[in-house]
Amino acid sequence: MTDPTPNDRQRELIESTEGVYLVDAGPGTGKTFAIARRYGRIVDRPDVEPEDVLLATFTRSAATEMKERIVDRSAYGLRELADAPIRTFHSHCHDVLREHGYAAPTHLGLDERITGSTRVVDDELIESERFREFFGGFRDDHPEHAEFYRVLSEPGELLDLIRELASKGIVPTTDGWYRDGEAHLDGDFEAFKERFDAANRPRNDGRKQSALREDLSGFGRDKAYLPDAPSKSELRGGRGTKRLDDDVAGEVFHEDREDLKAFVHDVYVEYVRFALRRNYLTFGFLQLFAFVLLREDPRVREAAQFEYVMVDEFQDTSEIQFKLALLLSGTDNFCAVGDWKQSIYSFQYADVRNILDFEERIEGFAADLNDDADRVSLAGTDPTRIELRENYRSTASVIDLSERAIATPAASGEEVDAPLDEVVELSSNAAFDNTVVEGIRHEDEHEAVLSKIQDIVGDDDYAVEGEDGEPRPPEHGDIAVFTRTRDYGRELLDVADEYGFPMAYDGGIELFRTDPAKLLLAWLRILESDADRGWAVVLERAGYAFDEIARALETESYPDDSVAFRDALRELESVGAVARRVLDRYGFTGDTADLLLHTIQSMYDSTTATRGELIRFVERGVETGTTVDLSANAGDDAVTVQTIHTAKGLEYPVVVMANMNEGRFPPRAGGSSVIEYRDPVGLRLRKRYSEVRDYPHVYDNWRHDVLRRCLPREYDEERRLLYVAVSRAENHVVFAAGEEPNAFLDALPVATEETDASVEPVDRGEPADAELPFAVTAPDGPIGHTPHSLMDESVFEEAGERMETAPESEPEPETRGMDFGSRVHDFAEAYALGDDVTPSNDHERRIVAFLDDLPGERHVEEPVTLPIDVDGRRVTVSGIVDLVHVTADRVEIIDYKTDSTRRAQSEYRKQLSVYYHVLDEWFGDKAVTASLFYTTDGTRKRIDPYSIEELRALVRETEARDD
DNA sequence: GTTTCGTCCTGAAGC
DNA sequence: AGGACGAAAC
Repeated sequence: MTDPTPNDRQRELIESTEGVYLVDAGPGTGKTFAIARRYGRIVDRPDVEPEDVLLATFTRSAATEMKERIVDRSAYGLRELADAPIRTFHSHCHDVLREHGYAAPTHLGLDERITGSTRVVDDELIESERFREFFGGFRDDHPEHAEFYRVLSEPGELLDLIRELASKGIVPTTDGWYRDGEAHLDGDFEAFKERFDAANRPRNDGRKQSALREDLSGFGRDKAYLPDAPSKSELRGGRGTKRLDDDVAGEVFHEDREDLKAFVHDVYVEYVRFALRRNYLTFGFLQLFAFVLLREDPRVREAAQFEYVMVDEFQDTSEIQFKLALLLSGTDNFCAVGDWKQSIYSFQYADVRNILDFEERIEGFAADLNDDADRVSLAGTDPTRIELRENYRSTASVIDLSERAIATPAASGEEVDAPLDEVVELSSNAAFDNTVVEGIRHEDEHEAVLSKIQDIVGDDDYAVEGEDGEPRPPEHGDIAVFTRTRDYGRELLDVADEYGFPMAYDGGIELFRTDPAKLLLAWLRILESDADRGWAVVLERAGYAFDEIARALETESYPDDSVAFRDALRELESVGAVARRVLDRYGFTGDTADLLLHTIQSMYDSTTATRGELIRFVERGVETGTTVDLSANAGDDAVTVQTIHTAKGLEYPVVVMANMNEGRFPPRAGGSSVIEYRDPVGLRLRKRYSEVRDYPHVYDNWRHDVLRRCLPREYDEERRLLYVAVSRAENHVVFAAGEEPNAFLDALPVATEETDASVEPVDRGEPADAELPFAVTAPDGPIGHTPHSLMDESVFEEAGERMETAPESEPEPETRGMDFGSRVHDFAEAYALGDDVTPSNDHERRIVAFLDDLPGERHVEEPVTLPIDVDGRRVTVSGIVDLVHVTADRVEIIDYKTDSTRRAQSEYRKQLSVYYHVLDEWFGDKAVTASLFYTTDGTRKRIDPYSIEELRALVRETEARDD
């Protein structure tokens, strides 16, 4: 694809080896080629060796590819480059620590050491488990932070926060914060004030209220604030007011956060200590210690610095990685190559500002690093920008489409401004431009996609570039389907499988959570011990209803043919053979089944695992959602399905961008944790714990509700994701949507048409035997069939509890811990329902006292009206209902919110509330969703639109329809 | 035209 | 839970 003779811009990059460069390398511009040539040019000099040049990448595969390309372009062979520092940031940090890191923790005041036996935990789920364990102990040792434990819903939130702080170089020491870390936690009022003012400017020449005031129109709705909060009208002023008071900025920003900082500090530093004592480091800590070490120890820094530093995919760097790269530069020969438009890894803490504000940041960071010593020699250098402008991949039409994509509003009314003048226009080098860009829409989206692909294959209107540069009709292998989510890809694959359609998934899949894996595990358990957890799954798969399964398990009487199958399996020698037979039985063919077989077999072959060990191996895979790489076989003529993230860096003649549906591109959540760090407001707490009249409460933090609305919340990353997807295409782009196309698709210059969804079944010679292995009897009971797979641990256990008697409420310690909300809820609900529950601790006695104290009836006698939604088998009751009990023949409203809470926000503060969490409880096959909200305020008013009688009728109707 | 109210909707990607 | 959007109220 790439011409071996560099174009002018590439040559500029290749030849400019001295000084600071920022290279804007858009898609298809031959970036890897140019970097490889540049590297070759540097190391081919007699006085420079590969160990003098750091080339940092983000993935191991990128590093490997880079090495291979360099071998093609330099005098060095692969063997000579084996140990060359062409590697990921993480592995380089690991190297630095291995060599010099022994005493790195002392710079934070820690006595622990990093030793040769310190391991890197590279599995995030294992890290979560360890953190959970750590936090349990921490909580016991630090009762002084109780107010924070009570508002956290789970420890994972804290781990996320720690990771985020680490990615920004905010590090605790034993007695405070490293360097200027605390200033970051406090935030920057001036910077915040600017954002506040921008958001608070009235629009339309003062005729229209500010965006901030409008955003706050729902202030306090469905929330409870502490009494110091202003009322909605105090905050916003009366009707006709155009903006908030200027004082509000200071009021919301300045808040006593000493306790919060102390809490986060203690958790953070103790967790670092815990990891070191357990002799492990996480990805985040690897970078953190390398950063501190390089900054503090001049001797190490000198030894570790390079003459030349190049960073690939610079748009994916985090703040600490930028700083690490600077610390590793012994000279000012620094080259960052990237494309801001392809920054789609913010969840890995990539900070797109590293590349957008490169000049400011490099200056600022270098000055920071040099605050009290000469550490990096990049300060004061003026970076040169190089823009690669020739695209060797796509037609002009595709390039044009991608540039429109990066400027397309993701929601109606969204204004795209940010850095669009930074888009470097690319020119196309394609041999011809016959590009088709179209949108298809059909409610059976999966079928529509497959059907469209069948039309495209072999059609000259969709010609692609052949080996000889001449147009030829497309084949399956020329086409890729991109999705945002793995789930969608799996669904599409399943549908493709039904039709025998040649389609292959590329990327990580949660192998052990697929149906084939679950069924295999079930049969292994049956073989091992006739386990209920095995039979339950097998019977459910066979179509038995929940209550029938319960009966079968109880009496241990199973369908004859299943018993026969089990006995046949028992005869088999190897686990591989068992797996094969099980997969055959259910007609599982194709890649997923193959991968499972392969994974099982290689595990069983390479070790001397027993069947029991294999079971635990698979169980662990289910629990942790272990992903296994499934790669599309390049030899097959099949359509590739992958997520946009895995597609980054690849190219295809025809790209189908699937799942362009409403709601698929939500704006980045404005922080969903209770404790969060945001620029420029620092560390913040969203909910706080307090007691009112001795009753436990969790309150929302009103300041936070205002603050967060001043911070940017844009669809930028989603737009970039779309850009990445479109720019993979060489010739044609097809967008596909189901019922309702999303705003992106609406706004793009793409004609979207209703298409048909008739897929031609493909006969591939091996018809899948999809018939059930034995007769299924319809369940006669109206309830009892759960749509969840019983494989789900929690569902299974819950089912067990339902089948037998309810578990005794076990005594628990006083209000403490993460599950506060749900425990309140569970107990309160049971008590309110009149179940025979006895309070077993102070906490529960409080709840009882509280409920007994409620004025009025707990069971509502008068007709109540409420909004409900009956959608298929699911009955959702929401809104004002707090607690309902739905059974097959009746619905009881136990308690409900008052209308006044919506209108009179100030009432909230007078109400005593045990308030929290969503109730999502299964009653037979009906899910009832409601939030729990008790009030001591006696006012209860009616709300439309359905009466309880109508609700009952609807429930009966749904049941009749289901039967 | 601007503001407020009411209802609907959905929940992520992978080093 | 909280954003988006359309309808109703000002």
